[in-house]
Amino acid sequence: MADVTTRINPLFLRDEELRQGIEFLYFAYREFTKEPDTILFEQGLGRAHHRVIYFVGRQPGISVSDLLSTLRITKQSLSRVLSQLLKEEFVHQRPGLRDRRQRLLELTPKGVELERKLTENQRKLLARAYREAGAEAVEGFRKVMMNIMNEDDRTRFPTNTTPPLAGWRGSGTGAQ
Amino acid sequence: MADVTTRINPLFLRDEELRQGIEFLYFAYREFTKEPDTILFEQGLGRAHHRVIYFVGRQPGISVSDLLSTLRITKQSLSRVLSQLLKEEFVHQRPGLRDRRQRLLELTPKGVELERKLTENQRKLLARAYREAGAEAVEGFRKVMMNIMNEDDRTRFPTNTTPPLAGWRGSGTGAQ
DNA sequence: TCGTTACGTCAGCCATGTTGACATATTCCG
DNA sequence: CGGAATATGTCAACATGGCTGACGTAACGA
Repeated sequence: MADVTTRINPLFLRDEELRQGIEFLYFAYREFTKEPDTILFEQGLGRAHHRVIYFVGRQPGISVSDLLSTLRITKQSLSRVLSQLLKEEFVHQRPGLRDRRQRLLELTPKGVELERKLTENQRKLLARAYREAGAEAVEGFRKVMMNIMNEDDRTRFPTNTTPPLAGWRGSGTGAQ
Repeated sequence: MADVTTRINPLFLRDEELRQGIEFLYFAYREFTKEPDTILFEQGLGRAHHRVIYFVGRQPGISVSDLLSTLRITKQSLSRVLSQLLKEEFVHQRPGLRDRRQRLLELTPKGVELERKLTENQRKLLARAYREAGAEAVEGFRKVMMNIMNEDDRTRFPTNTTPPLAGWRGSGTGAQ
């Protein structure tokens, strides 16, 4: 009996630990979107515009359908924000070369400027968090986040079975 | 020249690393809310109801104003979801003992049941992610998430200045 | 030529956030 | 005691950003 009550109860710890994890996601995400939301509001834009600007900036020349499957929203939802971004010249579109049905998207200079402003904010927040947590913690953060993610989304990131830094610190034969 | 191009450019790495972090937050949060949203939809409820149910379950007897400052939404927004939860008997309220203006909130059995169902899902997802990432990674995840969070929100969690695992791996003199 | 694909658009609905104004009950303070 | 402050609730209106359904056009490809 003393085993369970006076020593720390592993089941209780587990529940508490997991609940804290749930709250981490909620509170961190809220903080993460706070400042960008303010900047966007000043421009008459919303969080949905941010996502489009972010992923177009991340992958210039992305097609509408690729953007749709990245965002996992309907084309009608995208249309609303995208047409505003086109009209206000944050984003520019050009027909695809091989497939002229496609509309390939890229940021205009104005769009690049806004993207930089928005993302810089989140980069700074993350950079500070990474710095204060330390390199080892960041590696752990990566691992956990990758595992929370959907498998499909996970493939967006370089597989770490062969880390990009392989060889830097003489990591063996490089097999696999 | 070769210094910058043939070796890996640390500035590029940094930007890429931070952008990946941004995407981790986005994709992980999306996955995290996916299943609960489905369950809620079947009940005619939404994500906002989940938050209320979660925090009332987490802190039974919480007052409306405490709930408001946890959620950081307006009382009008809360009112809409809370009154539905009261009407449909997921949540019960009773006047405060010391201050009879207060309405203290707690889950009904029906509410407990739904909370369990919703949270169990997220707990399982997190538990799997934690397990696959390993204990050390989880500690890193904690550290990074705590640092991303707002300072006010951070105080909701037990201060880790004296970590529960200190001494386990002979972590030095314990200075700082 | 004809079916499929990529993209766009109109219309309407729903959830959830916001502001502003106002009401009621209770508490606290001078 | 009486009035200010506090805790809570409610009505109304608006914005954002999801959704479904329906329909149209241009280009590709067998």
